[in-house]
Amino acid sequence: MHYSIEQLEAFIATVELGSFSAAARKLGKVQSAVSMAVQNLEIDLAVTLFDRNGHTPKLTTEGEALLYRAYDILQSCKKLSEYAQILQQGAESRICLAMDEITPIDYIETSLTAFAKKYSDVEIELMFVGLNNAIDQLLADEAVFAILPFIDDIDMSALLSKEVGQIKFVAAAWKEHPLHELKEVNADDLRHHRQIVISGQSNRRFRAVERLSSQIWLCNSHYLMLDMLRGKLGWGFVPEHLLDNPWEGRELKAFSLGASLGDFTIPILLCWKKEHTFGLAGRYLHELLAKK
Amino acid sequence: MHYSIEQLEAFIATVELGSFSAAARKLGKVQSAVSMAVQNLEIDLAVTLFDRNGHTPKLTTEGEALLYRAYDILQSCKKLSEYAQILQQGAESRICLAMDEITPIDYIETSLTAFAKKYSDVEIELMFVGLNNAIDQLLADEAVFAILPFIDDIDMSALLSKEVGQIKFVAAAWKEHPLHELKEVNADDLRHHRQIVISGQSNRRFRAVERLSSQIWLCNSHYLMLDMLRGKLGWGFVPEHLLDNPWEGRELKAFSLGASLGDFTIPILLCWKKEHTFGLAGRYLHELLAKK
DNA sequence: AGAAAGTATCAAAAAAACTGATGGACTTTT
DNA sequence: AAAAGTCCATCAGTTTTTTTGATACTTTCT
Repeated sequence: MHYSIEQLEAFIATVELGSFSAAARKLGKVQSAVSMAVQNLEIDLAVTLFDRNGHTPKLTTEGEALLYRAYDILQSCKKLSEYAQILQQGAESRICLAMDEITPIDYIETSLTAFAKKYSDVEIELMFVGLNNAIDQLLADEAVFAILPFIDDIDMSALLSKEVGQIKFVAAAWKEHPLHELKEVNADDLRHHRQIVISGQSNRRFRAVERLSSQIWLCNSHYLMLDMLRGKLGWGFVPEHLLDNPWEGRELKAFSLGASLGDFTIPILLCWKKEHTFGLAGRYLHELLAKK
Repeated sequence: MHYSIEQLEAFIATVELGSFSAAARKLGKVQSAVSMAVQNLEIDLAVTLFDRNGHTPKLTTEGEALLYRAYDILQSCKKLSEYAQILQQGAESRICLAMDEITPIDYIETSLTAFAKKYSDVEIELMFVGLNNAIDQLLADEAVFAILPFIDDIDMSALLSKEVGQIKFVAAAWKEHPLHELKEVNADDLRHHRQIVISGQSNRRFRAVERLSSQIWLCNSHYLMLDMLRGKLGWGFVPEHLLDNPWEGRELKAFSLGASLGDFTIPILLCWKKEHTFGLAGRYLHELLAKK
């Protein structure tokens, strides 16, 4: 494999323009340079690319077969250069996002689509993590963005953040839960049925309002919690958007809460490290994510 | 875009082997040549590929991002050379097969699979054609192989052929056709119901036995014929393998013919032009197709 | 027939790549 | 701790490759 990219360029230009002379003009070279380049390519590939009997070179069937592959290589080379340029301009080659598993993917979908359009070469690594691990990922430099519901016991001293949405939590249980028979569910009603609560290390996750029942079971993941609710183990506050998921008929249903109680919402934050300096792509993605 | 394939090779070898010296040994060059090549590549891409502070060069994140693409290009270049070599050895770049629409695809499936393994770069063009067009394609050099049922009025003087299988024709009609009520269908029974017959230009397609009924409708394609049968327009001789195709419940069914009548079979021929000189790939495909 | 545009080829010039040597830095061995 | 072994960047000189510009010939168009 001795041939060069310039030889491939000469080959392609000749095919596209129909003559060595025209190709030479396009490439800013002399006719003989192009002619030679193609000849050398032919020697290297040991294939006759053009039939030179006529006035202008005519692509042989072998040449045609090789043309598309040569073209592909050239395109790849151009892409490599472009990508290098983007990197050189200060774009990162990969951006890691840590998302709390609770966050609806919708929050980033459109941002990522838009991002992919402009920086299709920059890799995106998406991590769904439980509890406040998203912040940990950020602090450990495993991710540069975190998207997670706001929890009051987070240490935000090293971070900056922006609210990008809200998650509405509703009290829900399996369809046949006795509380569903009530026209209106109040705090006292909830107190007498087992509640499933998310519990992190701190045990103070989310607002105090969350612990309502006198009988509490704990788990450490929202998805686990959903499973427990489906398993008819109790009721719990769950993100509203997770209720929609059909699950083989084992559907969950929100209670109609009384006025005194009501559902509650928690802000979703986009967080990043104060000290982190973003590249081009990072700034663009930041802009997209924060637009919400 | 000024960089060369050799520079990419130097880059990749350095990454793979961990040092410029080792890469140089592998590439059969001097250390400084590799070092320079990589430096020039870095200048060209305007990206620092290696961190040279340590004892051995360490790939930067930018370098890593570009590595895979560079590797891809190199692979493509190698494939180009290989393909060129195959062409140079006398393989054709594309092989066209004309198949009569009636031929079951099974007849060539395994051959093509085997062929693809050995000559994955050689394009296959498959043409399904009606009536005896397969031969026409062959004579017009639009195809180098034809696979078709034998018809006695074909002029085979310029062709060679080999029988590669048989097609069994059965008399069939839609499921509720009155003849299905008979325990045994005989020539006289068939005569009194409308028959659908394939008709080419010559009107003598297939054996004389085919025209049985006194009431004949003609069509020029087997698939059209199937549609007519499904449309309850008559009965006809159809290739057995086409009966299996389920068609939204509008299924066809073969008659149980009496002993005097019986189904008939027609050989399937692989044909090619006497004068055509095959390349490497063509000979191999010929071998595979004729093995049946 | 003549002008215009194309091609292959060649020697000379320019550019690029390679070589081999050198000094300095880091690792491993002694 | 010193010595030996690797590794790297750099550089001047050499080799190789590419480009150039000129030339002679062919085809196409008018």
